[in-house]
Amino acid sequence: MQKYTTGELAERCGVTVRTVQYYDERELLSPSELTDGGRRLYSEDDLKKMKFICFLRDLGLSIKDVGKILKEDNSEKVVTLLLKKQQALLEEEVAERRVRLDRISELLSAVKQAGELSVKSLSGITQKMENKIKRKKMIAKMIAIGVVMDVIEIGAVLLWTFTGIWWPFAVGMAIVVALGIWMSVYYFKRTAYICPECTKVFKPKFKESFFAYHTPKTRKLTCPKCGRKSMCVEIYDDNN
Amino acid sequence: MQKYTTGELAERCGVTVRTVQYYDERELLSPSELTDGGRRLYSEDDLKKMKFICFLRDLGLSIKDVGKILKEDNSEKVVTLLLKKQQALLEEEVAERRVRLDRISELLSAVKQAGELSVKSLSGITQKMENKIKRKKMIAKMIAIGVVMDVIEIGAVLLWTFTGIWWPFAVGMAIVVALGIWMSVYYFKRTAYICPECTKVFKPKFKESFFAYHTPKTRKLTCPKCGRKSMCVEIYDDNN
DNA sequence: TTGCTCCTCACGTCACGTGAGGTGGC
DNA sequence: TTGCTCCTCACGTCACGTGAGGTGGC
Repeated sequence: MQKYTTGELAERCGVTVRTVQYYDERELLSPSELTDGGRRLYSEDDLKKMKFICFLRDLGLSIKDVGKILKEDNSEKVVTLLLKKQQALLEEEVAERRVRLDRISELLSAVKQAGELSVKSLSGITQKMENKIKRKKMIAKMIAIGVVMDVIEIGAVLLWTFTGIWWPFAVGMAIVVALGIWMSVYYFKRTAYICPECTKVFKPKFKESFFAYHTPKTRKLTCPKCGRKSMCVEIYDDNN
Repeated sequence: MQKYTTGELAERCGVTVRTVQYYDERELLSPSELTDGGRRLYSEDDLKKMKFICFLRDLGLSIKDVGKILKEDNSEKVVTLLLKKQQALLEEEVAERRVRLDRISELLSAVKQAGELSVKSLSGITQKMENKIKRKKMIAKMIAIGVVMDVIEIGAVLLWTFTGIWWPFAVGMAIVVALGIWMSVYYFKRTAYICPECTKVFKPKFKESFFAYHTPKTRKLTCPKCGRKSMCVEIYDDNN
């Protein structure tokens, strides 16, 4: 019967001697024999098992999970579960890296345009990016809440129309009004404006802001610095 | 001037107190002031710097690279270089994870079909998958070499035809013949066949194999176990 | 005075890599 | 006898997490 030393096994599996020794230590694969001098000897079956272990490690499974799969008393369910867990993890990691890649591309082009740059200016660029991202998230959140509000109202109206039960509409209306107020305050707290005349960044009074003429990205406000009334650009701002 | 304690800074940046302390230790961000009692106090500028650090860390940059970007004496080139390095790394990681996801899907469906399974049978499934992958790689490699051979020959023939210089064709021919022989041996060494009559896995003699009738995945060979001559299925095999 | 926050060690994580110093086996 | 391989410690990696035991600051 063919026997392999630590180094031979390692070579055939494309790993280092240390890795083979480590798997012995972690009880993934113990040598089926030891020489009198204390050297590890692996059998043909050991080689197959080692290759299996390497295959699972190549999928990114942890030593712990590989150990669980090797426990022999595992059913199809355990294996399937561990593989699906790993699948979910990998998908998450891919998504995360995608987001990072997007941001790096954006930052790279901003840096290219900026030309001369110090830590301060770089910091400013990234802060603007962060605020843009937060603004998007805030808007997405508000839209989600808006949809929920609509569903509640439409449901309540239909219920009232078809069954004559009116109180869900009243309750729904109360919830919707509460959510509406909360949303306005939430939105107001997290936005600031830039005066296009003097580039001052300011937070208007709630009352002026609430009733002012506006477009999705601008609002007609009076600048507290230069006093002129113009379409100010909205930005995200969560200081205070 | 507003001053922040360690905890306040941590909260505003969405990290733990330990992280803020660690960044001090690693000299990314030192507090601009210390109380008599030895507590860290951070200024408004420190907060901005910390947010910048967190942004860079969110891109997956290492502490070391963040430190380089903060050194202030960096030009646009250094920042661009580090970001591009990170971009390349992330793309590699995404590609790697994609490969892993593919293999997991394949393994999951194989496990589903197998029904009852032990470590042995699982190991067999993965070995077959590995061999399939290796077979694909081998074929891809041989096709690549084949293309190179063709380019050499066509180039040499064109040269000969249009300029009358014949020796590159002779040299090219010699190279092509050598590569051809090497390829045949390489291919032969890494393939085995399964007899469809008795399921025996065997390696034929080079001579019989070389001249035998074959399709892309099968070859007409004589089984050394049952002696019958039939279309045997080719598999990848690199033992010995 | 009482909680709460913060401080500094210092070990733990994960899968090995990398010596050091010693020995087995051809 | 001479290289080469292998052996066992044991520290290092990376970015913190997690106590322990002590103290500052409202």
